[in-house]
Amino acid sequence: MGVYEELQARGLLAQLTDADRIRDMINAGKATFYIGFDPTADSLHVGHFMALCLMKRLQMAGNKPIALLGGGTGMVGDPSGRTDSRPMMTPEVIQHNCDCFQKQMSRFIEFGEGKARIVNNADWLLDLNYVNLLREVGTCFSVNEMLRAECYKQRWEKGLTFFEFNYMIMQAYDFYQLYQRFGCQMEFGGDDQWSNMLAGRELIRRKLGRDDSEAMTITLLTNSEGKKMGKTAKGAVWLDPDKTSPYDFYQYWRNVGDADVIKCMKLLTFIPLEQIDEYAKKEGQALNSVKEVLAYELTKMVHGEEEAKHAQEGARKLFAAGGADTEHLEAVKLDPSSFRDSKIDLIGALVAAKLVTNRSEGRRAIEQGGVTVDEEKVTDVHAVLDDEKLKKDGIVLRRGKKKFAKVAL
RNA sequence: GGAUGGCUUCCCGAGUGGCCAAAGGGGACAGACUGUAAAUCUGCUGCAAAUUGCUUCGGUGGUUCGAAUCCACCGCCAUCCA
Repeated sequence: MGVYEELQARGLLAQLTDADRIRDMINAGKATFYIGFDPTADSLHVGHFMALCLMKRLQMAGNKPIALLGGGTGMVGDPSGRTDSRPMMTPEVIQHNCDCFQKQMSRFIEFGEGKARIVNNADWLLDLNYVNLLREVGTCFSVNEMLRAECYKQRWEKGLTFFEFNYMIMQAYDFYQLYQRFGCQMEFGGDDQWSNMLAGRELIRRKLGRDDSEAMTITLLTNSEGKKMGKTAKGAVWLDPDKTSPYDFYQYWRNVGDADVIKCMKLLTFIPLEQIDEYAKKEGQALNSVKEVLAYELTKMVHGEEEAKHAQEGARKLFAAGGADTEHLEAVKLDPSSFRDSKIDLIGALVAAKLVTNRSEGRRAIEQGGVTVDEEKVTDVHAVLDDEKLKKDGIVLRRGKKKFAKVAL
């Protein structure tokens, strides 16, 4: 089975310009391809992770990856599939984000001589001359055609500025540049990039008269309800341990819906397909063990084996053994002087332990029976914690089922 | 440049002088049921020293005993005309 067939069997492939040609090239390990990453934040997220895995899979098959950092395109921001415009970022922030991306990517992909290459489109986009660009590539794009592109549909209602409208041209220009500089014939990316990728292919055809560039997109990670995965109410699931802790990262995957476990495993992990087929036979409660495997594998890939073990052990203790590992829980030191009359009241302690964001929320949690103090449910909002106990062993506060904290003096 | 419509709480969206911390829905959070899942049901969702007080409806100023609501100016967005 070639890498192409593997990708196909995992359900990664979405749209391809010329499936036969792409298959032959990547299976033979002869392709030089690129994937672009716009530095929209100071950490990669799960969507990027899928793209990195694609890179890795193809690299293992002998192909040459180019990771393109969008130092130039990030100055504009891709409007594809969005309903609102992105906030504009300062050049400093973009540079910082690029640095963060590069660092994180290096954990997955080997860069260097004869290996993968990393480039930044700021190198050729920022110095472009407006009028020259218009003459050089502006003539190759039909506005009519661009407007028909699927990726702008969602912006139709809210409006689109000329500024953002140009994004497609910049990305097309990237492909054109990489084609010439590195003989890069293929652009891969998320399925939302399809229009942009086709534009690049078109530019190469028109400017260079070459018909041998290809584009391929991979499926966006969606759950069984069609919603994008990798997002929580608090935002994206980040790969940076400081933004999403390894434990939270683990928990995210441990808690995926039943219908999504196998899909995630196929799309995100390197677990062999035969093995996944075995897991797929499980149903109902037995799926929990499969979810553990998924969560462990992903945490291991992103944060390393140590962290994955920690996360798994912590989670098992918390849920399976019926109680948190409160022994080793690090206590939050309370400062009595920041409390009224130096009395440590429960609400204040909840806030200090960051189990709630403000006192109102703490009050609500208590009223609704969601708070326990050393495993005893407390419903009195005026409850005060025992000083002696705080000084001695500390007190374990629990909010809801999954959130714990220990407080002490 | 002209005309019209709009900007409300995390999001969508109702509210056209007091009964408004602001309907309804979504999301989030908590409880019940469970498998750390899903579905369902219940509660809850501005802040606080909490039968009360304080701050909020794009911004600034004004009218009024009283303004999300009326007026003026400014900003932003959309649609149509040029």
